[in-house]
Amino acid sequence: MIKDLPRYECLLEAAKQFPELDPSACEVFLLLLRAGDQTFRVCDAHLQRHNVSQGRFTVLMLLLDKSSGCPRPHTPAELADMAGVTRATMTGLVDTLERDGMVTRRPDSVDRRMMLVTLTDKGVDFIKGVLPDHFKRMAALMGPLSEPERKMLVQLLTKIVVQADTVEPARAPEHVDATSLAAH
Amino acid sequence: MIKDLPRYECLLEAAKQFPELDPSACEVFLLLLRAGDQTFRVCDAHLQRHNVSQGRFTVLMLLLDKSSGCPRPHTPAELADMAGVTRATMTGLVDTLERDGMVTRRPDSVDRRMMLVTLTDKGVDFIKGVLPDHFKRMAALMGPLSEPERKMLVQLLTKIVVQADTVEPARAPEHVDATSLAAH
DNA sequence: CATTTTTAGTTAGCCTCCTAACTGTAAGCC
DNA sequence: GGCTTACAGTTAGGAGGCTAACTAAAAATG
Repeated sequence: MIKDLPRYECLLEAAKQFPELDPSACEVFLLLLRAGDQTFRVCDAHLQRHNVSQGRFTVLMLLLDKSSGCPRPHTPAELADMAGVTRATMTGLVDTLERDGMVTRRPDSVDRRMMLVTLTDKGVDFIKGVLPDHFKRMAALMGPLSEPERKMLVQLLTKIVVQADTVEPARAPEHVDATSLAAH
Repeated sequence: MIKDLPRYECLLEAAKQFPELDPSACEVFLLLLRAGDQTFRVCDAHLQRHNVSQGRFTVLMLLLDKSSGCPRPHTPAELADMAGVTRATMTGLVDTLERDGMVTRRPDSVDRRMMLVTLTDKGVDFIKGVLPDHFKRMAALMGPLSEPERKMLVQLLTKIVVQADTVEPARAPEHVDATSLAAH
């Protein structure tokens, strides 16, 4: 959100008013938000040119089986869990993908509560057309970093990701019985 | 968006199908997206408990003068530029902040196109009440990183932020004459 | 000085996310 | 076997981004 990051001297200045402010932590914090956002935009801009949102792209990627490169059916609930969005959101994503002919939705023959979402040929072609450039942009973005630098960055970011779960634990997934936490 | 990051072996596997895929670049890319998102959530969760969105918080911060800690009037256009959102979005943000009594909006006495947005006492009290915990959480998130590690992380992320502007230049600000690009 | 261009702010409408409430199906439990 | 609980998916409504079109005021231009 913040476009121009404050200079370090400003943070030191601000720390005089707010004893809780850790200038170096704040600097990393803001820069990380910014870097994440920029990275997202690099990704998103390319996808938008192909008229697909980040969310829809994620779904297509999840449906493309990693090992075989072939489509594999998934239920909306699986997709929602893997993508980290709610099932309601996944309904909307699959709606638009189905409308555009990228996926099909059919009921499971055994459990009639479930649906099976499958990539169509058009969907496979589409995603395979978008991916090469997507990967190229990824590589270009990380181009300035040497292999050791990448390793270092992965280590540092991993520490933060782990710590984030301590500072603000991810909410329990949907429909979880809160009594299990309160229970003795 | 993606919740479970693929393991590195999976990336190597996928690289066989897609020669453009640089596994180490991809790993950093996905982890950076995730770290940025987690960091955002840590920040957002705290703000949500105080019934304020990331966007509104940013506006309040911008209105709080850094050096004096006192409110300072700004125009919506300035705020939009500093926050990195469109002016239309800023209109909406100021609308809700004004509705909640955090800011006031009055016309500029000189240039009658402009408005001046100012923090109210309530707005100042609010932001000063939220900030200490906000800073504490920031510090907690970065707690696992030593000072040298923070410096290193800042350097690495800066390289990426710079590169992002090359890979996908930020769009020019609003109302830019496209003919200046096409002109000879 | 009249006309055109630029600028500030708003409005209207779209998209994607969310939560909460609802429907229909399966499973667990007297 | 009938009742309750849990689960899959959808729908409805809200929030906050965006773009594009609009109004009014200032500035630039002839």
